[in-house]
Amino acid sequence: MRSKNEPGGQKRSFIERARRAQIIDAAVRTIAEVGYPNASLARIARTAQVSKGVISYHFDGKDELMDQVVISVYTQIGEEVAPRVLAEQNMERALRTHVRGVAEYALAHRERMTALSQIFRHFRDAQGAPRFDGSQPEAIYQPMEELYRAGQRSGEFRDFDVRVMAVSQQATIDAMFEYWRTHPDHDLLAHADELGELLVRAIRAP
Amino acid sequence: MRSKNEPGGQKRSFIERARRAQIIDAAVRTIAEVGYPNASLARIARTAQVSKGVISYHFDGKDELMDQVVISVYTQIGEEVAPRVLAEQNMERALRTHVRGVAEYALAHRERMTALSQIFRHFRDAQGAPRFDGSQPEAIYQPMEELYRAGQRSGEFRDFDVRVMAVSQQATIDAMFEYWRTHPDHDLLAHADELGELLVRAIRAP
DNA sequence: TAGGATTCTGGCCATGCGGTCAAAAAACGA
DNA sequence: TCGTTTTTTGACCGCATGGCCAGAATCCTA
Repeated sequence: MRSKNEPGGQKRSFIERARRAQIIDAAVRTIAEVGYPNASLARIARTAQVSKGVISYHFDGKDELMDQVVISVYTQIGEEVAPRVLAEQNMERALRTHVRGVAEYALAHRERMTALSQIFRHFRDAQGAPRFDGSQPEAIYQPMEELYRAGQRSGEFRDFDVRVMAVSQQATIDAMFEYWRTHPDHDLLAHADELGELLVRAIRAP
Repeated sequence: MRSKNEPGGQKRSFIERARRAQIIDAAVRTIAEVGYPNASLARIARTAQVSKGVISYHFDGKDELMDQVVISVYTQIGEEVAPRVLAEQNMERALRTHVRGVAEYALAHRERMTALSQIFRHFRDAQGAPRFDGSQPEAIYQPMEELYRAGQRSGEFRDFDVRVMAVSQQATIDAMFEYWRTHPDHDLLAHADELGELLVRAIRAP
């Protein structure tokens, strides 16, 4: 049982890394299919075609598995979208590209985005505080706030409260995916472009 | 056991209406305190200082209880906020007043707003579809879309997609309360005013 | 190939859930 | 007052959950 994520990180065996990846993938597909509240360990294990104990063996518990799912998907989104955002010449285009980029990612990896969205919405600690939402504000809002501030410095954006804007933007993007999930025929890219327009107008100078 | 909400609505006895109100209130307080996922019938019953069977006796089940909580809070919000919104002379002010109004309601009835917000976020049917979110779009988005269209007709608002805007506005308001719930020292009214500014700028002409 | 380390299985545990029920209690009406 | 109806209780049901573990299977290396 080497799966403790302790600082003294032992390297994982090949088979262990493969199993973890397989289980994470099964978790993604299960959550996307039946929703977070119905995605029990037993159901995830069945999707992965392994015994339930395997999950407990490779992960510290359901919480760590969910953490890994989020990290996995979030990292992939960052790798696909961040370069495009950074390549833009001005902050307004960067903002639009960000929204457009995550929507395109969602179209290409529907299950992964659905799972991420579900975990964000439902995964709470025992006290009911969200595990990934605003509770560690820095982690999730800081990149966006950096972008806003850059735009404010350059004069492209007016002087607005970056925290309120970051919370709002995150919420509108989440809502876009939730709406898309419950209305699969909804035109996601059109929604994304329209949302980009809304967001830009909300904050651009003057 | 007269609590069936059948069309042939028998009138409820005084004591039954009182008990239902008491239980709804206990549900509100329990959800606000421990979050929707931890608000079991047993816990709500303990809060109400009645036996668990009483809830089953007066309500068809947990779902009906949640429905009643939503109806109760939602109705009250409507009564307090709608008149103020309708009294405004133009659509831009109406929009700001709406956001400001619900924030003021939340400050005055923190537990009720928290409970409503929690139910919106977590209450799903067995298929994972939200019970109050966008699934019955008309119910929740239509009033807002009406307001948008009125503003578009009057020329105050530009030509934007009212559905995208309605989904986004609802999401930003929910996020405001969720952020406030996890950051109790957050200045809710300032957030509301700032959000009003964002929303107005997003859609006003040209 | 032998033997230790790693991985997997399948059943088991305690817990909590929503819901039900017979019987007790309370309220009501004649 | 007494019989009926309404309401409440507390135990109980079946089920699902996350987690645990002894033993079996497999893998790896000496």
